Amino acid sequence: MKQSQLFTRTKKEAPSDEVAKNAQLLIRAGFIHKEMAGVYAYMPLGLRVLENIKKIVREEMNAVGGQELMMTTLQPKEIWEKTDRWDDAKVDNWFKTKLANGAELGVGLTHEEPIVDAVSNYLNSYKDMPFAVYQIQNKFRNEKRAKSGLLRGREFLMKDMYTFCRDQAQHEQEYEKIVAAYYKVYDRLGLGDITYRTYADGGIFTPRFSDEFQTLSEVGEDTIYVDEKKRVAINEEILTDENLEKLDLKRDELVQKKGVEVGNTFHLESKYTNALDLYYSDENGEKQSIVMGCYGIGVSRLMGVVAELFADDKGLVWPENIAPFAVHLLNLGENEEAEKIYAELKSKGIEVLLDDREVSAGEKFADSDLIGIPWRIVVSKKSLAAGGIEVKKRSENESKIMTVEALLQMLNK
RNA sequence: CGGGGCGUGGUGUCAACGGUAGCACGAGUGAUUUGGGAUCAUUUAGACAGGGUUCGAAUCCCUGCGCCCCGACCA
Repeated sequence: MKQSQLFTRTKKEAPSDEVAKNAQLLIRAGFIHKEMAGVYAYMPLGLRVLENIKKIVREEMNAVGGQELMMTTLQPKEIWEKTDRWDDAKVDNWFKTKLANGAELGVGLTHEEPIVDAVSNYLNSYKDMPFAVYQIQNKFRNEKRAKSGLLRGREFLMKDMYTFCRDQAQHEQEYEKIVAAYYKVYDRLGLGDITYRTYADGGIFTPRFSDEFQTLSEVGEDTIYVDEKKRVAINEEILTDENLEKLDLKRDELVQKKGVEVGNTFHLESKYTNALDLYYSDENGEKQSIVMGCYGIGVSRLMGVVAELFADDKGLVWPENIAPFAVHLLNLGENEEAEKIYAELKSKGIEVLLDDREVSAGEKFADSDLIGIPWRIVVSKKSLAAGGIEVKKRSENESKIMTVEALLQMLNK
């Protein structure tokens, strides 16, 4: 894409109403637009990042057999009444609305009930299980306090998966398969080393512990205690001697950290299926309860976490897997040569943003640093005289001159 | 939801004593300029909303709305 065509612009200054680094940088660089507190729109650059994260999540969910679908945002209240999650006294962050005829509706904040309802049309027998379905969709939660840019919003993008199993043993197998897939997702996002499976309170979902996936960060809302050796952590919420013993953790081997919850997995047991009257027939034709699990990944939150964690004082620094473009090609007064290189890189399937704007070199460099595309390539009189193009990684300080062929080789194209 | 802070052009501003709304950035135009947000000229554009006090309100008061922070909450 040519930068002269990009309708968003960078800003020198961050808006005064944002304190969170992720929001400041993403807004300055033109990735997101704040609609209101906790509600952000994704501009072309931001959408590219979001789509790249979705692609990774999708690939890993598909790899463990997940079937993608898309549920609705508008929800009939009846199914939520059956599980006792409609009442504001029970669930206080619903957005609710009404049909013209006065019927109450909910605006989707999670999807256990509608999924069970939809699945009930097809699930009858033990032969139908196990299976997993998921969607990547906006969720709406009336948070009393939105904060920290993309980290806690009222409208946000989430991947939510649901498994259906015939018994607890089958469920445990599915569950661990998905947990393994979660690790892969975080690895591919470059967060693997600092993301811990963390025991936590299952809330009203389940009597058992749930697992959270916590990425270490000072901006995190959660206090967790990490066991570095075992690569697990326990959320402060459930840090009691009794729980430590249950989980085989020792207090003096734990280190206190701050974490951002980038995912979670819950054992739902039969709570929702029973409440919505969904059962299956076993081999003997006897009616049995279904064991369910649910699994979330905060897709837009992950974008905020990555923006926040990898940034430096000049701007964003995107990991190659999710960067909006692979290469930022800066043309410093060498139009013909720049266009040629742009065409060549594109022909090899490389995503390139060509800065063909009529602005000063300094502005191009500053914008390039702010936008944070992994590879910066400069075509200028100076680089051509030195024998080619200047190549620099956003995450490193040194640049070197090389030929386009050498660059292609380095990028494995 | 409790507490605190704050609302001035598109953006920023610990700019303005209750008395002419200023500066910078951006954007437009023209010129010069191309290795770190370059320079000059010129133009553009503003008090969150409603009420009150006052001869006079950006400034004081009330109400509402919005935003940020701390806490509580967070399926």
